[in-house]
Amino acid sequence: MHDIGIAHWADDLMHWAEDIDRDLPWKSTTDPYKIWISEIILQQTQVSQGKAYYLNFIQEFPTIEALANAEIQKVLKVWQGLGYYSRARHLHKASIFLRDNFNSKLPSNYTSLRSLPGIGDYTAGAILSFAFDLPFPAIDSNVIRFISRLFGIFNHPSSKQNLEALKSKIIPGFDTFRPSLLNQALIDFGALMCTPSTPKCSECPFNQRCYAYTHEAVAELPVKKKKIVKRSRYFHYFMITDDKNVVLNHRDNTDIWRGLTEFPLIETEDDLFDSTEAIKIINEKMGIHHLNITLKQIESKRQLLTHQIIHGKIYHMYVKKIIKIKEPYFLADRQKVSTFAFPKILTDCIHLWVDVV
DNA sequence: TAGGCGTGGGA
DNA sequence: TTCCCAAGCCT
Repeated sequence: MHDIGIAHWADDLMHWAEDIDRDLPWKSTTDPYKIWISEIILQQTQVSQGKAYYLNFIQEFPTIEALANAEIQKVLKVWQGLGYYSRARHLHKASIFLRDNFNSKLPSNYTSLRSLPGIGDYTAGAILSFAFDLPFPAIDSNVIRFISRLFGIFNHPSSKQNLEALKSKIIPGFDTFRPSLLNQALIDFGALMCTPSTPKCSECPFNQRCYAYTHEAVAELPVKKKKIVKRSRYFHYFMITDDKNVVLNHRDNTDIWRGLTEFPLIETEDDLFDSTEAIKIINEKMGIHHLNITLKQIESKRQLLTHQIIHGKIYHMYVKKIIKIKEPYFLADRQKVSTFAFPKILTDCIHLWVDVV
C-alpha cells in the first residue's frame, strides 16, 4: 500500500479544514440527540435533501422523550418523502429503549450505541466523536473515497479488510487532533474536494502525494460495487372514494415502503390489466357491492427505487356511499388522511383528493 | 458477504 | 434516457 505518513497528511488536511465553513445546522450543536438525528437522516441522503427534514424533525421531536412518546405513524409522516423508512422506525424504537433504560440519554460508549437499532459502525463513530469527542473514526463514503484514493487502497469494497485498512490510516491522527475535528475534516474533504466525479485534483493539497492522482487511477478508486440489476413491477392502485372517505391499507412487513399507507393495490406481471378482475376483488375482498362500478385511470407514474422500477397506475372509483369496508382495508376522511405517510408515487393523487373540498 | 431498502440530483 | 451515487444499516 502507498504510504505517505500520517503526521503530514493529517496536518495538511486540518490546515485545509481551517478555511472551511459549511453552514449546516447540526454542526453548531453538541447535543448527542441532535447529532444522532442528523446522522441517521444523512445516511445515503444528500445534505441538500436532508437539511429541511432535519430542521423539521427536531422541531417536531425536540428530545428523545418527545420522539419516544410519539406515535410511529406520526414519525413516519415526518419522514415522508425521505425514503429508507426503516431509519424512522429504528429511530422510534431506539428512542423508546433509551427512554425506558437510559434515562432518555444517548450512551457515550461504542458497545451500547452499536446495539441500538439503526446505528452501525459509521453512526456510532460519528456520535462518539462529534458529540463526545471520543477517538472513534466515522468512515462514510466521503472518507472511503478520499482515503482510498490517497493511499491507493484496492480492497473489496464491502470487506472487513477494507474497513480495517481505512481505520489504520485514520486512528493515529487522533493522537494529535481532536476526533470531532479530524472526522469532520475528512468528511468535508471528501464532500467538497475529493468528489466522486471530477474531483478538484488541480487545487488539491495532496495531489503530488495522492496514489490515485499520480497513478492516473482517480476514476478507479474507490473500488466500485457490483452493478445493481433493477426489476420492474406493475402496481395498480385503486383510489376508492365517496364524498367523505377514501379506502386505505397499511403496507405489511415484507416488502418496500414497510409501514407506509397506500390505496388498495393489485400487482400484475406486466402492464396489462383486466378491470373486471379488479371489480371482483373490490366486491369480494373489500366488501364493496355497488352496481355500475367504473374505474377511471387518473394517473400513470414511474418510480425508480434502488432495486426496482415501479410502474404505477392509479384508478379512481367513486362510490356514492361506502357503508363498511373489510379488514385489513380501512376508511379515512380528508382530515385523517393527512396523518398517514404515503410513498412518493401516491402523494400527488392524495392531494388531488384531499384538496378538493 | 450480498442483496434489499427511497428519493433526488447531476453528469 | 440512463446511470451513478448520496454523512449506511440490517439480515
